[in-house]
Amino acid sequence: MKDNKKQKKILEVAEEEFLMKGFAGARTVEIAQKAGVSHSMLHYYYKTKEQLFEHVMGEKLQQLKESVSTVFMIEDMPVVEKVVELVVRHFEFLSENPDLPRFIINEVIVRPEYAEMMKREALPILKDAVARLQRELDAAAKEGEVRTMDAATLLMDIVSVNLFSFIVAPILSSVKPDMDFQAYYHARCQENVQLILNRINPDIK
Amino acid sequence: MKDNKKQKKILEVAEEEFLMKGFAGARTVEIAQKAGVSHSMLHYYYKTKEQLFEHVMGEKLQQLKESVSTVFMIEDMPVVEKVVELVVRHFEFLSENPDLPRFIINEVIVRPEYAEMMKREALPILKDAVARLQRELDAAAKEGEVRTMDAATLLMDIVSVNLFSFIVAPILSSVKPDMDFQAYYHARCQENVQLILNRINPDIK
DNA sequence: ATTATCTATAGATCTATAGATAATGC
DNA sequence: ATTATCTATAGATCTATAGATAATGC
Repeated sequence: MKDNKKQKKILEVAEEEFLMKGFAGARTVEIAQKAGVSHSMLHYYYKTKEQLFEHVMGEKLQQLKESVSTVFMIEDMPVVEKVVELVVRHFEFLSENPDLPRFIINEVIVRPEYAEMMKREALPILKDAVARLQRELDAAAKEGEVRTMDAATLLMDIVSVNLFSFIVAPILSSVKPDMDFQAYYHARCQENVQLILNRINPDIK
Repeated sequence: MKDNKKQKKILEVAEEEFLMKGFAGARTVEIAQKAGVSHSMLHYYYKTKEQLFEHVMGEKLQQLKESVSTVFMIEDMPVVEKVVELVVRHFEFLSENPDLPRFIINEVIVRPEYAEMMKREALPILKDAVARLQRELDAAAKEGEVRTMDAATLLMDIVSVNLFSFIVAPILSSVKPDMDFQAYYHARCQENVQLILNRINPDIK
């Protein structure tokens, strides 16, 4: 029953290799070797390089989904607090996967077929989240707790504002090479929360 | 003497293919085919895929260098105006090569050996520009026309602020799908000029 | 007689599978 | 008897070159 340990290991190494070298640059032989298994094991578990890649991306999507969408499971939490949780969890996911945005943007441009897969997998999840959020926002808007808002726009704002912080980080560090990333991320997350709070606050603007 | 026409064509197609598919994903056979020559011609002119790639990047660097560093050749122009020209020309170069930053960032991460080449090629040019700019800035600072400034920092600011505008563009357009890129770029360029002007203005802050 | 071009193919590299063997779970 | 694992290798794909031929410039 140590079987899935090797399977997991392959997935782990594959993630590193794909992120580091891109889909085209990654080598299945090297992934197998670094995972400490014979090359055929990789195909035994994941059939093809393409499918292995899809598993890796599927896992990332799953992690994102779990960390973010469980917010909606929490009962008895005002929607404003839920939104804050959403921002923070999404930000934390990006902290743990700082290379992912760059990688995805690149693969989407370089391999349009992958963009299709991404849409197919990610859109339903997103639509579900939007629907849930919209319902809660509408209820809260009636009570005057938040401004009347389009949930899709709000989610887009959250994603943009967080992504932005990470895309900009390498540029900032090239200007200030001694920059403290830990402090930067911490401050940025707080600012982003504030920014989103202002956007739903019924009293401002 | 139509020879270098084909050579140029190969380079042109190679640029597209490398930018679209990355170094690892691009295929020399496909480049040759799209350029309308037999595959061996590619190796005849450029020896290896790696060297073809270096030619492509070298050409881009050359273009950047020409559009930017000729500013220093202009006589009788106050340094403040030269700085404005620098910002605008760098911005225009990026407008004509909007995919280049994403591509370079990716290749630098994915292929460290290329990062080395980039440093080797780009650093001397940069150092030269910094030295020239520093001399002019110092002279102008004595006359009170600009604040006392480190030329390297100023150049870094220009590059960052311009790059930023382009890295952010796709995010913005995902939030506002109907966004007018033309107008955005125009406005951004102006803002960046203003931002840099403020930074060298002796009277502000 | 140098330069440009092509066809054909060698040689390297990579993905994927076949087929044999060992380990595991009823 | 099903699942995991390995070795060996087929087959596909890609880069690079050899060798022949055509075009060009003295």
